[in-house]
Amino acid sequence: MQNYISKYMEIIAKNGIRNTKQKEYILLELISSSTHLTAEQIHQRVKERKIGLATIYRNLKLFESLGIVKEIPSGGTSYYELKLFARKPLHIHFKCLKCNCMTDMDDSEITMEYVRLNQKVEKKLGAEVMDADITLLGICSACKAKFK
Amino acid sequence: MQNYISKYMEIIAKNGIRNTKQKEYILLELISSSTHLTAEQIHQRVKERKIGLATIYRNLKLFESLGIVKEIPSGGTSYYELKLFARKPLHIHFKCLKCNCMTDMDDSEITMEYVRLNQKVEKKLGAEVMDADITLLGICSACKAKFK
DNA sequence: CTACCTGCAAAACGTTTGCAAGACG
DNA sequence: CGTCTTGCAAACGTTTTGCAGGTAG
Repeated sequence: MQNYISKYMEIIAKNGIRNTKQKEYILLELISSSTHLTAEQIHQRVKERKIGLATIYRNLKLFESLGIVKEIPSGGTSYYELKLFARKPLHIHFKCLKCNCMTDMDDSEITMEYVRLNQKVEKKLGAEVMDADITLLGICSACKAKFK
Repeated sequence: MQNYISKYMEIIAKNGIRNTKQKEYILLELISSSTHLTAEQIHQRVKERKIGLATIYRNLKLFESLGIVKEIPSGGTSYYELKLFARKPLHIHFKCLKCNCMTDMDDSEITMEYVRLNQKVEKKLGAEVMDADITLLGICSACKAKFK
């Protein structure tokens, strides 16, 4: 965990960008969260440490330009997930229609199927496909239990 | 084409909602367009007939609740596509990073692969998966030619 | 007729930007 | 120290809402 942070900080330093505690706090929230977070959700979790929402947006955008973070737009807002050092370089997102939480679909068979799909598309269009946003919409297990 | 409009109007009437020329114009634009449209793009195409932007948003939301239209959020705005009577009930979107146009990926092999993916997920999670947003990002053929 | 629908303008929402003060290296 | 980064507030673009007038059934 602390290990990850130092790797991210190294990348940041290597690009001539200053390491600040604000950047560290944001990255820590993304590392420790089991779900993907919106800028507002990150703000809720760090605002007691007097960090402005604008700083969070600025750094998320910065992290994205460095390839550290990926933005996932969904339903009027964006969720952010770590891209570098993530176990799953390409994967499928699952968004709950009840609680709006955004998580990864963790299933090797499904990811395999997705990789096949991506290969087909890349073969078909050449190098033109740069990225993919795949989000499945439904009810998460926590909400399923809650509303039963 | 006129055939489609009457089918949509029938659904609208069946739900106790009034058929207006504003609703018809919006649906006609969605039917005749080769790409998926934003609310603003629809407004550009019908505003000479004195239709307010708010009416377009209101009706798109209404159409969505009736299952006629699907919203595809991408990059700060939303695109809308017809869902009912569409040739492709489940398909993949392609968004061009140069011109921001949003189209359907029209390839039976790829769609097949997607259906397989969906089946795997549904089998895994049961009936919890209600919908999927799949958008591939890249450069469309028109832009590819233009910038070469 | 009456309830629903519309246009307009104002408000709300998420995100970005300008600027002076602060902190990293 | 110089310059990059921050917090705050204002600005921005998209979407929603309140309200008075208009229109479908």
